[in-house]
Amino acid sequence: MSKAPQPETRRALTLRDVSEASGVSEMTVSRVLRSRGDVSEATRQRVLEAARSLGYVPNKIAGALASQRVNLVGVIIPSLSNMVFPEVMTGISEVLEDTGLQPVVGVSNYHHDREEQVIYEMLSWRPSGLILAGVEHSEASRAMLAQAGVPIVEIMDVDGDPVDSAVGISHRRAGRQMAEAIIAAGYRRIAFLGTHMPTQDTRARKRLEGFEEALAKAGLSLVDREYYTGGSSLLQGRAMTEALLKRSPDVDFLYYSNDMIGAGGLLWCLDQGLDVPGKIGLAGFNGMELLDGLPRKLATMDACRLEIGQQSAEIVAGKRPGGAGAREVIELTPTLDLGDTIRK
Amino acid sequence: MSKAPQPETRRALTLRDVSEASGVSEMTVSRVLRSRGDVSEATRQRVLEAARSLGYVPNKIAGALASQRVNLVGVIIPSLSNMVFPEVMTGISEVLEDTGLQPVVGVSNYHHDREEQVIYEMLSWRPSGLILAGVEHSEASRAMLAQAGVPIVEIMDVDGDPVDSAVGISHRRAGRQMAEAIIAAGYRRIAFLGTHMPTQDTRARKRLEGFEEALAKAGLSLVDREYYTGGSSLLQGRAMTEALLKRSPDVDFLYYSNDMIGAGGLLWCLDQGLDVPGKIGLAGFNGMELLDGLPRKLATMDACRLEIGQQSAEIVAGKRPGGAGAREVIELTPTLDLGDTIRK
DNA sequence: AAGCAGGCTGTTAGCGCTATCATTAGCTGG
DNA sequence: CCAGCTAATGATAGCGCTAACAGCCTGCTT
Repeated sequence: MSKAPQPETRRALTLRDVSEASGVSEMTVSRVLRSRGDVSEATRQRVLEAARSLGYVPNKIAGALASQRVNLVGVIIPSLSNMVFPEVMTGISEVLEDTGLQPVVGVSNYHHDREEQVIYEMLSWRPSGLILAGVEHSEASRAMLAQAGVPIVEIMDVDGDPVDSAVGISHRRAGRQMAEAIIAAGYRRIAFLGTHMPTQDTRARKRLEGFEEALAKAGLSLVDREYYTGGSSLLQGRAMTEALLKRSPDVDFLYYSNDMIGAGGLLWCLDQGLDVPGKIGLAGFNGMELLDGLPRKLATMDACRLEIGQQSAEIVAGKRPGGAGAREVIELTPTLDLGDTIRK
Repeated sequence: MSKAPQPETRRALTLRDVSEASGVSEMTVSRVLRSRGDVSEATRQRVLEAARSLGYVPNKIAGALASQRVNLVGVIIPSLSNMVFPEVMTGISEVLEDTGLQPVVGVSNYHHDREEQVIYEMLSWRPSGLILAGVEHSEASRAMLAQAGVPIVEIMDVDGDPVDSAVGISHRRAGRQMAEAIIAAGYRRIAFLGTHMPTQDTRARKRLEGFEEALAKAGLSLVDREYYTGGSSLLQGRAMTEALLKRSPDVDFLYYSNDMIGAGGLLWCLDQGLDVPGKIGLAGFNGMELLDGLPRKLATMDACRLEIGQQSAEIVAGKRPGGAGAREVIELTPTLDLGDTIRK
């Protein structure tokens, strides 16, 4: 009754093959394989055995079409190499683990056009939900998301108008808070070093806006600024810092748009024998544990990445108090860490 | 319930809706949306307009089932936070970009059981191909892969017996080569610091094997070793290095299983005012550009990650000389960089 | 003894698309 | 003027699975 595993048989296996091999109907096989409905233990074993020996792998495409259910959650992030996102992913996976949902990652490379394509592509697989970074999207993207009919969670940032749910921090507030701490520590000639904003990271821009706002309130303004494009690295941070300090030697604080270039700047300052944090202070953003272990700990602000991942996954999985489909906007509070590079 | 800003149009759109809206058959709409077959320009425009105004997103599940074609490539990696893998992903995406194929990432967390589940899950979506890290897999995994009937590419490592194609380096050889360089530089009392092997990274183990092999050939053996579990970080590297050097102060070389802990070790040595590379040398593995910019450049070996990604994607996409389905095993040659931590 | 619940299994009808073939109209050339 | 094309469109039949319901037992009640 069971066919010998023919080496030449390249035909894809279907439920029917398992059904024939085990002498029950396709429906019963389907039930066994999904552990749904009542099946006698004897049949169960027989089916399982047949499926295993044939090496049958169910076809979820057909299953999803028939059941109108897809256990996939799309996650769209700007970049994998940013380090921030893997941690968010960890939080997401953790929560989805025991919900039967599977995250599927898409990368937008910080381009709205690309993001739009990825959203379209993802939605065309009819996932159970979508998690995506940022609240800024193209017109068409927003329209698709609004139409999708599944939970949409925008993460990282809550300064804006989410399509559905959102989990993140206020980057504007984060920038403001950092500026206040810097001013409180007595620094006055403050410079900014970071991503080239117009085209790149919107969240970094919001932080800078909040930062300048707070400076203005204290009657101050940025003494100098230095922008870069491309990836963040220690080397990049060194180079920018050197350039800026050559140009404006009297600066007493360097505010970086992320920890990686901040750490590069810190290393450069230490190399130069500058008095950190006495004569010059530094701060970054993100709380990257990865960088703990440098000669000094850079002042930074934690962006709550793990928690963002977890909460967004909970919303998508319908695990939040409100139940499935309840729209929520969750603002988390980042914690400021003065490290060793802001005087106390 | 989250309400779409639009009037209550909750029924999912199908081809039929577009067909009715544009007054042609579903088949013609399908043709327009996939740019396949002849359709008059006038009809084309009409259909496109209707689809756009309705906000129609095709259902790829149904499409895939009907056409028996899925434009997805599964990529299974052990971890997103390892830094190595994002770069591989970059190579893959780059090549897949203009093939109509889309990468889908799965994470195994360095567990064979978990990997098996992820493989099963991925295959159940009938992807056009699978790329996965390593050549060691569970029995069941290998069986599934062999049965899958699509290109399978095992990456990173070629020391083993691939199921189908493979692209990577020989970690054993890499370890050997590093040992030879270290011995040639005159170091003799060599210690190893790295991942706890039995359960973790197999490739690190192979490097260590090759390393010890070469030591043995020179009549040497490891003077001491220090293992850790968990994530790699600078701090971890510092702690391990301190522990090891306290225990074996006469060691003159530290071989780390990766650059991150190696860099931590380097920072610790510099803090202690040790003479690097005069009295003590250090080396890591991976060529992580990220870490360029530290006070000294750690000796390392590049693992050809970008190229591995590119070539594996080419195989899956059938872009290699042999055409689609041609089995290939490509061994790349890592380059040794002595940096500033091996004396010359 | 008829009735009935509940466990187990099978039958039927799609899910929303696309492959394939059929059909129609508009041309060509002998 | 009709066979013989091509271009444009439509009708039909699944793809492999699952929801929904229909049957058939067995054992137990009344």
